[in-house]
This record gives sequence, C-alpha cells and structure tokens, in this order.
Amino acid sequence: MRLSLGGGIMFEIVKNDTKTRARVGTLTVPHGGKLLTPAFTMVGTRAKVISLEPNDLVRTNTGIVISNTYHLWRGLGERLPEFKGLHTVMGYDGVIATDSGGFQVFSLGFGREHEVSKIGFFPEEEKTPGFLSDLFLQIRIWLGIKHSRNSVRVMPWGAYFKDENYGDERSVFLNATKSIMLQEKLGADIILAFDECTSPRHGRHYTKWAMKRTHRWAKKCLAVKSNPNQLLFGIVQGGAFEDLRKESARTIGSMPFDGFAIGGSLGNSKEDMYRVLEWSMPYLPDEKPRHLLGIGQIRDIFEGVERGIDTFDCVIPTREARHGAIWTYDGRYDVTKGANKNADVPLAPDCACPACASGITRAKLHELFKNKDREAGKLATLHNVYFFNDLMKSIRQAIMEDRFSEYKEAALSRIEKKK
RNA sequence: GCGCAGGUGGUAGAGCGGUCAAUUACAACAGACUGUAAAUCUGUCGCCUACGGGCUACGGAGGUUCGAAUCCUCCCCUGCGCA
Repeated sequence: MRLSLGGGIMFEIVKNDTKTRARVGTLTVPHGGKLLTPAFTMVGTRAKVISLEPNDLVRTNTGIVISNTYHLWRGLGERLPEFKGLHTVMGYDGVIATDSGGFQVFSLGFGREHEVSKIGFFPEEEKTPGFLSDLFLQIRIWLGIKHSRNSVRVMPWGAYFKDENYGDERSVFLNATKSIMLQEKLGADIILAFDECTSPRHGRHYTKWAMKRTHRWAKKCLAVKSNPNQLLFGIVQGGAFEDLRKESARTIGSMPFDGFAIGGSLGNSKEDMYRVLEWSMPYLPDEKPRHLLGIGQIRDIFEGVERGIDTFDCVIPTREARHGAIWTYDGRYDVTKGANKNADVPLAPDCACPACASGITRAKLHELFKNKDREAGKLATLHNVYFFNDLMKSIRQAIMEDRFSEYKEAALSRIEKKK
C-alpha cells in the first residue's frame, strides 16, 4: 500500500503483521530522508537533542526528531525571522517534526499547577472530577483566577501563556493559526495541529470541552496550512473516556490530515492507555501514518506497535540518560549506584553504540556522573538513543519476519525481568 | 615550654544553657522521570521500635545547674605564632 501525500512525501506500508495490527512502513520526505517505521522519535525541544551533536544523531541511527514550536518561538523571540529552518539549524537530514505548542497549554498550565502528568496514577479514592468541579475549573481558567506567575489561560480562541522562564512578564498568545504559521517558518517535515492536552485529573466534562476546542482548532489548522512540503497531523483527544475518544478519533480521523497523532490523557494506568488506543485506532485510516504522542516506556512501545502505531516520541531515552539510567535488553539500571563503582564491564553486553564502542565501562561512566562531568550525560544519551533505535529496528525486523508477537513476549520478559 | 585558635554525626561545617538526635551542604542509600519548566526531583540517612516512643550521643573525666553540644576544672589531641 503506497500513499502519496504530495510534495514528494510518501508513506508506504511494506508489511502488515498477520496476527496483530503492527506494520512496517517507510515515510519519505522531500529532504531525502526515508524513515522506516515503527520508529522512535527523539525529542529535541529547542532544535537540539540535549547532550547530542548533529553527528551523534546519525551515529545513533536516529531517523526522526521532534522539536517544539512553543519553546523555539519563545526562545528565538526577535530572532525568529532569521531562522533558517530546522534542518539547517540542526544540521540534520533525517525527518524532523514539530509539536504545535498544544502540549505546553497543558504542561505549563494545569499540569504544572497541579503537578500532574498526562498519565495519571492517582489514588482510586480520588474521584474523577464531576460536572461542577469541571465547570468551576473552566470558569476559573477563563476568568484568569489564580493566574499566577506561570500559568496558561485556555480560551475558546487560543491560549495565553505567562512564562517567566523567558523573562517576559506579559502574556503571549498562541492559537491554531499562529502555531501553523510558526511551524511553517520552522520548516519541519511533519507538523502537528494545535490542540489542548488534558490529564486524568480533568473530569469528562472539561475533557469534552477541551476536545471540542481541539476539533475546532484542527479544522483551523487544516484551513490555514499552506506549505505542501510539510505533513500536517491531526491530534485525537478525548481523555480516557470511551465515547469521547471514539468521537474524537472519528472526527479527527475523517479530516483530511496527512497523518494522525493520539494525544492527551491516556488514563490512570497502562491498561487505560492501551484501551484508549483500541478505541481510537479503528477510526484512523490505515494507509496514513499514526503517531503516539509522548510515549513511551518499552512496554508501551510494543503495545502501541501491536495496535498499529507507526511512530512514538518520548523524552525517556534522553532525560533518563542524563539522570543516570541506562537502558539495555536486560532492563534499566542506574549507573550512578555504588554497585557500578568498580564494574569494569560495558554499559550493555555486545552493544555497538558510540559510547560502548569507545570503550566506556560502567565504572568509568559512574565516575563521570559522580564528578558531574557533562560527558556523562552525553555518553549515557548516546547509549540510550542508540538502544531505543536498535529496539525499533528489532521490532521492524520481527514484523517483517512475521514473528512480532513472539518477539514482543521474549523481549519484554527479558527487559522487565526483576533483577 | 609559653601564647592563641580549635576538637560536633561518613566528611565539611552550623549551633554556644532548655524548643537539639542536633540547621545546612556533600557523600551514601532508595525511588521517580511517558508530545522536556528538568544534567532534575523525592525520600531515608545514631541505635531499637508494637511508630506512641525508648536508648546512647557533640574529644575524655569530673563539676555547676531543675536542665549542658553549649558554663567551669583537669586531662588528651590538632593547627598557628613565639621560644
């Protein structure tokens, strides 16, 4: 199955797994980058994957990176008009995506204020907020009550950000039109619709209102988008509520987007998350690429692929690397722990990543972390990024050989095995 | 030998009569991290505990006091200065 999306962009499904919805595809973009999917997108929020240089992306087999419209826009400020485009600025020929800033509507607003993530895990006894609670929340936001130092006011027509991190006391405004204009200026291959992310702390009513906004904004994004060399992905919302998710997937899935992403609250557990995928995926056209936003952990990747997801993005490989967590096919370990002080062994057995290839040992990396040497974060990032890319490669290979389910079980039992 | 300054929990270093098992930092240990506000954050960190509390602790030994890491005496040790 081959789908031309215009402007030299093409998505082709090379192989469908016979037992699951997993598939291997290729995404071709004008820059000559050909991305094999399922793929993991490394997060390079400010046009840079933290700790890595452009060459490192190639060395770690990174095929796709996602930057962030909100942070680039705020960070560039007056310098935005001179911005040369992400491929030039990053010195990277792979596929580049930009998030719309929609996530920051949540992460810098409600998420920050309530210290919650898009995935829940709050105690069962804390009930899902009811109608009145949602209504008060919405009114509070609209009136700007508790609109303190860092906050976001989501209005029907867009969002006002007050963000002292950029040394600006004034509110700045971002909406669908502006996000698309910015993303066209930034010049990524894949751009995302402007949306509002919610969390498990939002009740069904607020989630529905946010979803409706997202749908209106999605339509606006499609109407405003003009660059044929960029793919525009629509984002499904609806939280972890079955009817809302289905409604959102149906609505967004029927719009003429080039691809789709699943965003927003994924519930209160992994089971919730996988259910959300099952509710959504049937409405998202098989012939188009499908992305799962902000996920994930190793198991989530397998479960996502199994349900037909083509691309993922997550900060786990890079952030956890900087925090000392090393990923391997035998699971994760913390290299800063004392147990690694004298471990003169590679970070992972038979690893071909640039860090391991340079001969770094656990003991040496441990020491670098203890000395707060910046090289530590870089080496760990090189390793983790390579590992995640390698894992995706293994997954693709398994699908090609029609043994995805077997591979999933074998790999997960090893990776999640308690040591 | 004389003079001065000191000896506090793994380390550094607060405290200078009660609210001190002792601020804080580092180390150690455990945990978290899911469209990056994050090379970050959280917890434990004398011993025992039925988590109410109990016990032993601020160089050593005495003493003053209702009460001492905090005041006094002697001893031991360290650093600096003078011999």
